[in-house]
Amino acid sequence: MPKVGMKDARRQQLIDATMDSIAELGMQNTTIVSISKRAGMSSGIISHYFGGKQGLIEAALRHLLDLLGTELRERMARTGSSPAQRLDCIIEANFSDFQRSALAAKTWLSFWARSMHEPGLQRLQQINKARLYSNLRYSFAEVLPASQATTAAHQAAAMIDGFWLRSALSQDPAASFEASEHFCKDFVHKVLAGAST
Amino acid sequence: MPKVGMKDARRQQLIDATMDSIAELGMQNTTIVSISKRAGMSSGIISHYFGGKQGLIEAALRHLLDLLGTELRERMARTGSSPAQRLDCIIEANFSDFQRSALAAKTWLSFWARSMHEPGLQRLQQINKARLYSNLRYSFAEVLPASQATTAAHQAAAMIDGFWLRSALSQDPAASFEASEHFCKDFVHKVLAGAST
DNA sequence: TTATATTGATTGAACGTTCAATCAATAATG
DNA sequence: CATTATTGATTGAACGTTCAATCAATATAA
Repeated sequence: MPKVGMKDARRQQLIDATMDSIAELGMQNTTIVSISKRAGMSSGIISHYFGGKQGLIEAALRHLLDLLGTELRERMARTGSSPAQRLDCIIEANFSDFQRSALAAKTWLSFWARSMHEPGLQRLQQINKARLYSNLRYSFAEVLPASQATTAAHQAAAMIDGFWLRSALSQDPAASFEASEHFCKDFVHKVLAGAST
Repeated sequence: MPKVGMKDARRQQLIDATMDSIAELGMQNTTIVSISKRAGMSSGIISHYFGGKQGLIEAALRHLLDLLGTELRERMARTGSSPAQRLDCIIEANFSDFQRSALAAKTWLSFWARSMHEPGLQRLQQINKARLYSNLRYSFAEVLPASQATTAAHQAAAMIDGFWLRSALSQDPAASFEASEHFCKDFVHKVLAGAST
């Protein structure tokens, strides 16, 4: 029999190559050839492992969401339990080195746009959107009354997404992400400070 | 001679048809046939008036930016001159009926994603991004010290874009836009209230 | 007014290109 | 040897662009 355990390795290589291609060429110009070439494999392999280009695209998004979720979980385990610490942690996870890489940023934005017209991707985005809000809401609610926590969580979630979008499109993404993280924390801290007055 | 004055009318019809098609099918599935069919014209007319599909896409984005700019200017002329009034006005313009329509929202997001890999579109987006920040910054600076005004303007701009993005992808865009406008104003008002303490 | 000439807006078929998917052939493994 | 993994040439559909032909609207002439 052929080498065993290749399946997962090949799938991961193809997913990485997909993000490389999207980051470099854009979703528009990413083809099964541009992906398979980057992965050092042939075009036919994509249908073999993912059933087709569409399946690979969805798997790549799922992988990005997994990374984001894992990043958050690991950081949360390492941080303190105060609302301020946990909120900082959520922000940091959303602006972590990986997330702020041009590769992830461009891939992410491409998925966002495409998810408008593809139910499979849309469902994944909705889950992620809800997760960010829910995490923020939980920590705010430990300090603020319910309605204020809801407002703050919505505002913080939108601010994170907005900064993220603006940074991804920025001329200097690295510097922009850096500043964004600071601005988001500033907002959260002011909201928490206002709670005790 | 052929009917005169058709040029501008036809161009506008094609731009409208382009946004219809992008809203319905997505940028991905928008073709010169899907556009020209919606405009009730033949496929060749696009090259005749815009030099090609790419030219039409850019013209459509320029049109969206014009509408947003005009909307803002007209509202500004009608509103008071206090910073609070002007900031509210900026928010309202960004969440106006036209902007919040599914058609504009989906078209806008498609342009955002595409602009990452097309310099022509990217330039237009940068100008628009800078305009929103600059308008916000100007009004905040009338009440806040420079560095605080800068922070508030960045935060407000990101919040507007973020809410806009989340609403466009929402299951119920109309309700989401409505709430977003409220949340943005709430943020701005709290920032201004904090200035007098 | 009537008839003819002129204009350029508009059409749609043809063309070359690109792409995702397929599959017969081959390589590699146990 | 038997089995599976992998290749890459091939296919057919879909796309944007082009352009000769058509047509309606106007200008001009008689």
